[in-house]
Amino acid sequence: MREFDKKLSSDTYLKDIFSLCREDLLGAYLCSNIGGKFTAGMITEVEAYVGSCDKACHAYLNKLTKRTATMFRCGGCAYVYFVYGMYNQFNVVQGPEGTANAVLVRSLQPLEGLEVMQQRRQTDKINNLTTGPGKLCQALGITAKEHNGINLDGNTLWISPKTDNFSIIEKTRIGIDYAEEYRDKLWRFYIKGNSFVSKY
DNA sequence: CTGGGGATCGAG
DNA sequence: TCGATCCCCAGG
Repeated sequence: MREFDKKLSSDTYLKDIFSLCREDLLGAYLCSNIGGKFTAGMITEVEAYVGSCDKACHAYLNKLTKRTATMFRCGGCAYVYFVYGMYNQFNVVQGPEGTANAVLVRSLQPLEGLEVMQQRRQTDKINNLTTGPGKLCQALGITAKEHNGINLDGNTLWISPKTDNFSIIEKTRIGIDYAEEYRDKLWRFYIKGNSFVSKY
């Protein structure tokens, strides 16, 4: 079993959001210790959301609401929210306190705790466990109610640095057709050639 | 492709 | 208060 004890340092989350996506989050290992079960997967796909200008971001124009408040916190905590009546979405908060940026984790390659993931997801298909933002939250046991705002340097939910080398593809983000000119930004990053990506 | 499902937030 | 909308998923 690979070591997942090492965590990204807290200042990593203060790097600019695109460097954070490309250099630190892609290929890193998202780990959870929830409900007494350890699960982990390699991050294969992320999207950047920028509160100050980005029409696809909940916190567009730095709009502070009850929901977006988490994004304004200091980088290094989790922004988890509930959507579509049944799914959760896990984001990594980036930047200093007062800015509202987040990186949505869209897909993982499952590595540890496969049986737990299969049980939580009610499927035995490995490539259907964590290939989507709603799916990976379910597989890792992440919920908005319990995990929104928790710090990623704790022992519940954390990110362990990458160990592999790979090429990165940059594409438009998914599901944001309403975002006008920000629809065309290449703010979605995924690992080239990895089959555990939500959508090519 | 279709439509379920519940929180959100701004309009009224 | 109400209801259009939403960074999705399972099923057919």
